[in-house]
Amino acid sequence: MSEFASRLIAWHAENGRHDLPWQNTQDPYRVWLSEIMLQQTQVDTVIPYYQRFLEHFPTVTSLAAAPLEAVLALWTGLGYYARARNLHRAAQAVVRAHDGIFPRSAAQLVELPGIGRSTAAAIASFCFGERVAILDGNVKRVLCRQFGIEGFPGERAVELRLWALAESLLPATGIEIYPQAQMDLGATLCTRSRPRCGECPVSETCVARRTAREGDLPARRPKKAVPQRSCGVLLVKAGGAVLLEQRPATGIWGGLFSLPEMVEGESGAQTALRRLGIAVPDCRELPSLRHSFTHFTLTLTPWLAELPAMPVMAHEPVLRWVALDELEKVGLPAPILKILQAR
DNA sequence: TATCCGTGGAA
DNA sequence: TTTCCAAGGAT
Repeated sequence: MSEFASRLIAWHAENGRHDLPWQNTQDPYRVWLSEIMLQQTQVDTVIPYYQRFLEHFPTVTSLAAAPLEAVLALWTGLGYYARARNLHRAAQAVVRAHDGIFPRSAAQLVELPGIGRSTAAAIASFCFGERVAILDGNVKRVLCRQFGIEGFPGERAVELRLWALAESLLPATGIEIYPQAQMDLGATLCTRSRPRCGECPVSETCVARRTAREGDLPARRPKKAVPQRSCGVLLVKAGGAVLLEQRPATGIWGGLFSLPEMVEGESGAQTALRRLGIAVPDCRELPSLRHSFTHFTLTLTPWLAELPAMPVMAHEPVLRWVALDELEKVGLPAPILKILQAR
């Protein structure tokens, strides 16, 4: 076994995290759900979502039987909604193709939608003891520092090298613990800023530590300009309900309900109302809000139209009146929910 | 293969 | 306020 792996496993016994909600179980459903929610998402953010999701869908069978809408509703605010759509599809695949029993190998798990190489390895090693390597953000950071790997880990060549390195370090025994030990080291000691090298079990062999480059490894993502976009949205209210429009199944906020979009301005609002088949009342502009995505910044300007009564509308599958006290039943983008909760 | 896909925490 | 990016995967 590599000295690196054995030191991490020994360190983990006393210093690892042992009480996260998805730990102390080998139920592949729970481990899978946690791994999906934790993709690109911080632990503290995931915890309440994970617990609420399990209360609604305690088993893969119950998840598979649920409407996608209910799944997206529980994902509101968590982001990367393709994860929820893939989660739902994968649950149905497990029920249909595997009789509701999760496949036990990483090779089979990776065939399920939303499960990539690292997530498959995490489930297979945690739940079934398969000797396969994970490579998440924590592991990348730890390996880049420990072995002095240059280059941005998002680059293909660097990532391939990291996968090979991660596999070469796998222990012969303790595979159920080793992935967790790596992640715990990255999350609690070998952090992005101000790593606590004084407490690290592998600091003596760490290239970054020896060369005082803890702050330079792993290499930063190359900078890119963030485009600015702006968009007007209609806030049509009648009684205690608001008119929502379901977004296309793919793309940003795919499958979520949002406020109908419009070109900005007073006349744009009235054009949009006519498109929706609503007699045009007075509209008034509300304060804009800015929302930051990873790859662009969006300025949303809501326009409020209050109707005396809910109009009877032509059959429009993507339009829906939703009571303001029932918003939790549909999936909503975070900034849209913010607008709706403000009034 | 580079880009797309959310949100909020931390510094 | 701005910058960076976190238990990544799909296309």
